[in-house]
Amino acid sequence: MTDINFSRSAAHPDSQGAAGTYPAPRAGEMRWDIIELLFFAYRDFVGDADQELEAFGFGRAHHRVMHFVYRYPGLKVADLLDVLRITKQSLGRVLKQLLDEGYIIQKTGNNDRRQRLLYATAKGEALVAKLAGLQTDRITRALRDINPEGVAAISQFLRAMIDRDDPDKVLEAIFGTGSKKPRE
Amino acid sequence: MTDINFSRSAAHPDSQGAAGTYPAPRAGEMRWDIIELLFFAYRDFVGDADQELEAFGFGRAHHRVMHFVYRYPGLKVADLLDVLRITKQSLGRVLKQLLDEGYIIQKTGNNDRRQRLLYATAKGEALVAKLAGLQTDRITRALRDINPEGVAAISQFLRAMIDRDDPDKVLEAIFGTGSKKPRE
DNA sequence: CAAGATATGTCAACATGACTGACATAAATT
DNA sequence: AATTTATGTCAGTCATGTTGACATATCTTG
Repeated sequence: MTDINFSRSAAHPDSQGAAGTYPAPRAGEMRWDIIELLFFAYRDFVGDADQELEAFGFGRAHHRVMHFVYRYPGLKVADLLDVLRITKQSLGRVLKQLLDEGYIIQKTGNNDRRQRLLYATAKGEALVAKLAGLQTDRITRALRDINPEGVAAISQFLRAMIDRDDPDKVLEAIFGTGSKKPRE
Repeated sequence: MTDINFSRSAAHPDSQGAAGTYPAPRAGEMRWDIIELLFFAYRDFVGDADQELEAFGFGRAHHRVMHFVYRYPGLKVADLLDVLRITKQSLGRVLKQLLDEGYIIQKTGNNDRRQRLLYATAKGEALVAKLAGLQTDRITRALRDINPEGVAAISQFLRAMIDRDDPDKVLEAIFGTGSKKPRE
């Protein structure tokens, strides 16, 4: 009654009207498996944090900002924009809330006094730690039965999935092409 | 000048005021590496499709709907809601557009005439194939230098990241706990 | 020093894709 | 006949993204 029709048959006959007018689908080559596993894995991975964030009146945008500010103390606003790939205006709203509510503080740059360097407060650190704890628990569980070679393959795969043209400061740190390292 | 302060030092002194009033951060146990790799990998993975979708005047929501309708022909509206974890109203808007523009067709259920079974048209299939092609290219590139054991570990890891309580019909198909299989 | 470039902040208007709550219809179940 | 289920839709709201314009402070350059 509530079954999906999972048959391997082609789409409904009515949907075949224009068949042949589009490029060959090369369906056999598609990595449907990885595509769908990434969708579900990421959905549940971020879902962990979403529940907690509600209690704070925050959303995913706040989490992303807090995370990178905590991890890379002294991050500039411009660097954050590169990492998150959003506009100044979008970041502004979220950042203002985090500043107002005391999760982040700004410090004027030493060399360049135009810069506002961002740091997590103790309150901000606690939030990041809580959320990272939930996500780490899920990751640890998922890695439990995988040997070191397997874990290395996972790490290599995820790295290779990331665009390397024009890497931002955080990516340089992650890939070790910069000389500096993230916190912890 | 445009450098992040990547120092390992603690957060800015002003941020330490309330230290000790929050749970111990257990920072050493955190899988910062995987957390951040997942963020960047998924960002760039979905970014592939985003560009193409703009040309069609569609967004990510349309992609997700098209993908699962193509992959699981005859999917019901209710099943789609389970998979995407959005509300009927949210899905309604996107689905209506895809129906109106001829990417998807509905067919009244045989056993239960209340159901509207969903199928991709040839036009819809072409769109899904195009987007899956881009994502498959990225995945294939990322897997190029990884041996079969490594690929197995990646698959196992992604599966283990997914919540298994109350799995929807699509997840049952992916995990093989249902008897039916997806298309292709 | 004056001029221009840069880093940041902010205003207004708008789009997308989520949400809640309420209600309608047709069809199946009890 | 009454109830439940599957779907569709209306109205309003919210979070988070967008563009374009403009202001201010500060650094760099001619």
